[in-house]
Amino acid sequence: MSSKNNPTRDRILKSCQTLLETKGASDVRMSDIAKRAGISRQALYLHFPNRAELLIATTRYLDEIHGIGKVVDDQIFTAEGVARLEGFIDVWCNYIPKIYGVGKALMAIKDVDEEARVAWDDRMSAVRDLCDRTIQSLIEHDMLLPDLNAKEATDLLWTLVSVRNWEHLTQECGWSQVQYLKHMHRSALKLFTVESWDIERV
Amino acid sequence: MSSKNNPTRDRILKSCQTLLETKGASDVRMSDIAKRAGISRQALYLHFPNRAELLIATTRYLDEIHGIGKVVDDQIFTAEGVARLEGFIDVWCNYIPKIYGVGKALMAIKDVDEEARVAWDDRMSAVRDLCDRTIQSLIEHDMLLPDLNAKEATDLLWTLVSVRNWEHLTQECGWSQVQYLKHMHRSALKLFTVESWDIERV
DNA sequence: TCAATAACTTGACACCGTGTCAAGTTGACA
DNA sequence: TGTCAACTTGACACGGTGTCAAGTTATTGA
Repeated sequence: MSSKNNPTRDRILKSCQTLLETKGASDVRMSDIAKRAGISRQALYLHFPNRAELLIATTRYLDEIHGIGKVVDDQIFTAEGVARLEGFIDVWCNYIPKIYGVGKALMAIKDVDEEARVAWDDRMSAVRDLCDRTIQSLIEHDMLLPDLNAKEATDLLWTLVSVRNWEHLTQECGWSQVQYLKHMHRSALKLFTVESWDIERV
Repeated sequence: MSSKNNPTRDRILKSCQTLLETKGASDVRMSDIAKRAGISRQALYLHFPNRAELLIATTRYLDEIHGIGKVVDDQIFTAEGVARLEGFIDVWCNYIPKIYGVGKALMAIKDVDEEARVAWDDRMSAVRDLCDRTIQSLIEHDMLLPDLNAKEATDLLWTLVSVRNWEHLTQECGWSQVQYLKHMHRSALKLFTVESWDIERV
């Protein structure tokens, strides 16, 4: 399953993942992870040089498990225009809850750990790329509202579907995942796309 | 200026504020603040029991300086309907950059410090109240889009103008404050309000 | 069968930032 | 002159990260 075939390493990553999902990101200590993986705290450092690298490896591990890259490619290369926008929102917004635990931990230390910052920003810029391609597809099909340029539209879409907004709506506001998803679709359509009556009008 | 007339206390709060604005929130230590205020680190603890309380006091200090309460009341009680929505966005979104420094620090420790969490959530729920009253005013004037209920609209508006979204757009995306403000207005109108042609249509 | 090696263990320790404690200084005021 | 508040210096405990040294255990291959 994991790229390096190393059972202990995998057990560590799995432990890290589940702890981050269950406990709040901030009170998952190296010793907690070690205990859950059934090894000594020091043995962690035989596999990962520090906490940041362990968290980063955990996100990659999650990507592998869920095969996100494949799903994204399928979505991106099949649909066009509004359908691609809808597809992108479905795929990404349903992926957020799966990475939220480790994402929160990485976001928390990214202010203090340069390496973690780079790792997280790198992943988020991959999401921005998806936003960019989605907006491009809207433009190509004359479905982007004319008062938006590509850069602004991309930034706005990126912000709309940010992990922070998912966190805010589902954790603070108590929204369900389907409710969240419904409104991401609605908001994206309202903010970015030319509505049907507009087309008929022209 | 400050409620308690205590020059040293004020100097501490001012030092804390400027340090949080200039340096990144996370590497402002108690010793840094003390040094800048020209007192010993231990003297801080004569005025504030811990870091969290100091940060909380700093936000209150900022509120006093900027007289935010007064401005908000003026806005809220004069305008109605869409004008109130516009006014709310102007006032709040222009206030965010002033509190961002200390806000970021509070958000960072709110995962780990219960008291800080309560303080920050309390402030943010005050913002939610403003959102709520704004949406109510839209409803009263039949300007809220019919596919939204009050609770969802309030949550969405609250999310739209969250500090995190300001951070994302201005810090990550490099937007200017006026650009940010322009799009908050645009987005709010698109997401919440019945457009003029709709009214004519009915 | 023995030796080397990898993977792990135990235990100690340095570092950093927070918060606490005790004892001493300074200046104002009564 | 004495008292009190505000402050100082210096020491220390705590918790979490990361490091280091020395010892154990199981596998493997000459």
